[in-house]
Amino acid sequence: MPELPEVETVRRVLTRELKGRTLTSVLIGRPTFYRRPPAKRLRSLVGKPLTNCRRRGKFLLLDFQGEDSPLLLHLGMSGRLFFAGVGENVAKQKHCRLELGFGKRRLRFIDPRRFGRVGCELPAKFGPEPLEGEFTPEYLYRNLRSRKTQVKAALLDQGFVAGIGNIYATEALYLCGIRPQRPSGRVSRDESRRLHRAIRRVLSRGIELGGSTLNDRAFLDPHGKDGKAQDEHSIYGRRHAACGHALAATSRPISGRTSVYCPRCQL
DNA sequence: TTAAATTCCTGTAAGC
DNA sequence: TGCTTACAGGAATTTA
Repeated sequence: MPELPEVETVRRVLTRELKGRTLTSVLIGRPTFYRRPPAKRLRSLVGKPLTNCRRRGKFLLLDFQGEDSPLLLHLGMSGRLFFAGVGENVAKQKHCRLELGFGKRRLRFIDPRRFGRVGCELPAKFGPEPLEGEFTPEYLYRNLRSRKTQVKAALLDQGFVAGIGNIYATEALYLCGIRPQRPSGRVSRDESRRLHRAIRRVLSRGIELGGSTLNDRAFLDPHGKDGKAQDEHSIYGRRHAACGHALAATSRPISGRTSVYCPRCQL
């Protein structure tokens, strides 16, 4: 599932391969996205150079010359961007929703589960980047205090902090010894500091390792390369946590996600 | 106003 | 072997 480290991995490849290149063609696949991509806007970008590729949370922002606002892409949960080989037929590509041509380079958006989006806008309430200065231990502490929800639900709320999904929330909570179902108001100042450090650690390590490629291989970079972050997961997708104890699952999902923890090490 | 539940979707895996 | 069912999850929308 693409979360911040996976999207950042994609962003880096796109920047390297496409920055400065001119968009030469747009093909919208069929069946299309659950939410229709803005065909008119996409076509209006043809002929314009891609000046920058940025990331905000789990969103990719493509800047084109002379455009006031970037084109936004969100990979949803099964979305992938990758480069098609020369001469590969787009019609034969399963689940291809969009193809952006940059001369001979063709970037395809493949999305079997159709949760991805193109040309959307950032949500009105959108939290700070967890790896940047605005996201401080104090910000984390104060906002956890003021909420009446479970700590993991807070971390998954993109309006609170941007870019964290189930994998990295699960990992960060394990590393700092907090149960996902703990009421967020009962996280102490000291624990907030530890949680803050754990979040930054799992996300930056995730980026260094090129993201997490799970068994379903839902995430691969645009060259089709696996990420390696899953090899260092302490708890997510494992039968036993790194501490050796058997995992427990919360009785109910949290924010719709299955939630596991170590009942011995997480309080 | 905030939080929880529901909805959108389909490939995969488990169970009979 | 072949069918059915449950499950995975990001975020918008709806309900409480």
